[in-house]
Amino acid sequence: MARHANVSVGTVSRYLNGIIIRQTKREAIDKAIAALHYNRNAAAKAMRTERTNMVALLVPDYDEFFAEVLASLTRNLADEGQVLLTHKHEGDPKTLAMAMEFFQNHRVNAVVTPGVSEVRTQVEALVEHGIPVVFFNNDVPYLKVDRVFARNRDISRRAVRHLIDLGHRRIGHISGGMRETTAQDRQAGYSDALRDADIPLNPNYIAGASWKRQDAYSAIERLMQLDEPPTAIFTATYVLALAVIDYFREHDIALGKDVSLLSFDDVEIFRQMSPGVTAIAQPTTAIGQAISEIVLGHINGIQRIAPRTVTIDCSIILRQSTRPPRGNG
Amino acid sequence: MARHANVSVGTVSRYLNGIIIRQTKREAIDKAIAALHYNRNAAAKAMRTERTNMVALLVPDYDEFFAEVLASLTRNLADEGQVLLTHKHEGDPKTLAMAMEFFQNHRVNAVVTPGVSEVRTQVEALVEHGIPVVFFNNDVPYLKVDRVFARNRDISRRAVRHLIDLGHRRIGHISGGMRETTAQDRQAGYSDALRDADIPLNPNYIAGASWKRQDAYSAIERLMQLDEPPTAIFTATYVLALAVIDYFREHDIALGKDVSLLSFDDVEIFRQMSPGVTAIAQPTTAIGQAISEIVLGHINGIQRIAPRTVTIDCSIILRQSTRPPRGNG
DNA sequence: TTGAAAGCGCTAACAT
DNA sequence: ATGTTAGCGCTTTCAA
Repeated sequence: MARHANVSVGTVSRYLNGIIIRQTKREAIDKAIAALHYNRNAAAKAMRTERTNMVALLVPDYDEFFAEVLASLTRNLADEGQVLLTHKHEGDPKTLAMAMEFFQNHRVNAVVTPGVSEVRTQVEALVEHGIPVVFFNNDVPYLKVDRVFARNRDISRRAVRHLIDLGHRRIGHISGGMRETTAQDRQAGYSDALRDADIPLNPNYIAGASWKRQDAYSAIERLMQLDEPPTAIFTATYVLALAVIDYFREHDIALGKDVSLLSFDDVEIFRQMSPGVTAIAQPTTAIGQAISEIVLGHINGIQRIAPRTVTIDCSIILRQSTRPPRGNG
Repeated sequence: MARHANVSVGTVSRYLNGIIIRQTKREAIDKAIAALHYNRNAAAKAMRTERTNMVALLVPDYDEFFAEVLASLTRNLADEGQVLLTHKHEGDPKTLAMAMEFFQNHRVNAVVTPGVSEVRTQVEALVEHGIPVVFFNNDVPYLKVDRVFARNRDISRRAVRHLIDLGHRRIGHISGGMRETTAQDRQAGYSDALRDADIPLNPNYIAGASWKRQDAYSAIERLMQLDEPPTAIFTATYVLALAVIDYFREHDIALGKDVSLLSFDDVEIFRQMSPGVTAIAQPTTAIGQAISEIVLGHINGIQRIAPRTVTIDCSIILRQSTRPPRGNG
């Protein structure tokens, strides 16, 4: 291709990389590019330069939270010439491990992922090879990675306090998978609030321990069949709340009126329903921005070696699913 | 690294590629890998072999339809050792064009994307360079690509016929962006059904022409302020239906009872609402599977040169949002 | 089965 | 500003 334009390969390379060259050569190269349908080989370039302009994002699925963080991240990285490559692993550690190896082999500039304890080794390998890793949403401790998290525990505590302020005393919690800090922290916030209000913690009011919708359905079923069922429910994520809503509808329990519901994660459907569902909103844009700042810091060499943890505040969006308990209003 | 194991680089390469070598060498190499934290360079490998095991998927966003197709595709490709790299471009042709160039430079095995007329040139470039392109969801004609589409027109016709069968005569249509075949076909199906039933086509009953929620809100507003407002609405996608539902709620119009609603795309929220929304379900799993079959066909060299178009049937999920018109039931 | 060596397409250092 | 050349890490001949 350099031959076709009658110039040296070096000149072509320079031109392609934006270095100024003589007008005549420029035109010759342009013509050769068009004639030969020339197309740069990214692999060769990456091999030579050891830089790829790729950032990997690993998610279990594209639920609303991840999709929103992803959107924010894509935009912020694109501004700096980085391409975000997303890979979905459906929560399967094997697939995830393979994806991590894949991205390591491809020398991406960074890997962004919720912490997953099963792939500790792979994360360590990445870090060892100088590929920065950023955890968000869920943590796995003792790894030398950067972290961006919502203040899960604090906002959960405030959310449950809101229920207590409305007059609720029997408050149920449907928790997420308790191997994950996200679920642990949200449950801890629940406990904090009860303790703050001197309400004894009743283990029977805690159920679920899974992120799956059908497990949440069994959980709410059990809670509502107690002799003294809860008058309010706090769920650790929106999918669990959907199961609760299912159950309420099927058993003619009026949302808000009969039993209050407050959920983590503010999603479209909560706005759309009537009554609307009171929810904890994670600022997904801010989370995406924080992640991209860390990533870009690493890429531009500004980032200090010591891992950084960014914690982000959430807010509570009040809707009609939280009201004072029956016979108290 | 070959030095550390006291074997030649060729042997190492062979071993890494699964060719049988002597036991002693194998152990030596294993030890060297561990000691040096050896990590294969995918770029070098790709450069040499001209094959990458990567398939690119380009989407404007992760709405429920795309997310489901994506899930199916990821699984099917993973079974064959292909990694799906997803990139979201938010409908911006510039970002999309850049992404296409990026993936072309990286020599992905295939590019899967809804057809977008603004990037014709880039698609042609991909095809010219032997990278197969698969369109789904939306078409751009006259390009030498494979195609997987839902039978949009036919199912839309059947959907609107369902409304007619219930007794509706004044049926409104909120269309999608009319530059896209998806929107055109759905509107054509709407017209077909009216013609079948000898109902004159009233252009005033067609509104929208945009995929945006706020445009659909204006559209339904206009339709309902007509002297003879429609008694049933057919929307070209679920986002538009959400705007209709908004409008109905704000104006105390009872969904199904006062005005019927039927939407393209069967999403979670339609199942969850009460009354549920009658919807056209695209078989996303089948779509993903059809795409992956075509892609794998190309990769394994089975695919014939002539582009193939696969058309997939949809079904209508009946719920309570479609009922006979008032004073007719 | 293995070692030696060539070469994939590119960039960067060096020389001019 | 430009030509020349080495070499990135890998696979794949060719010989042995």
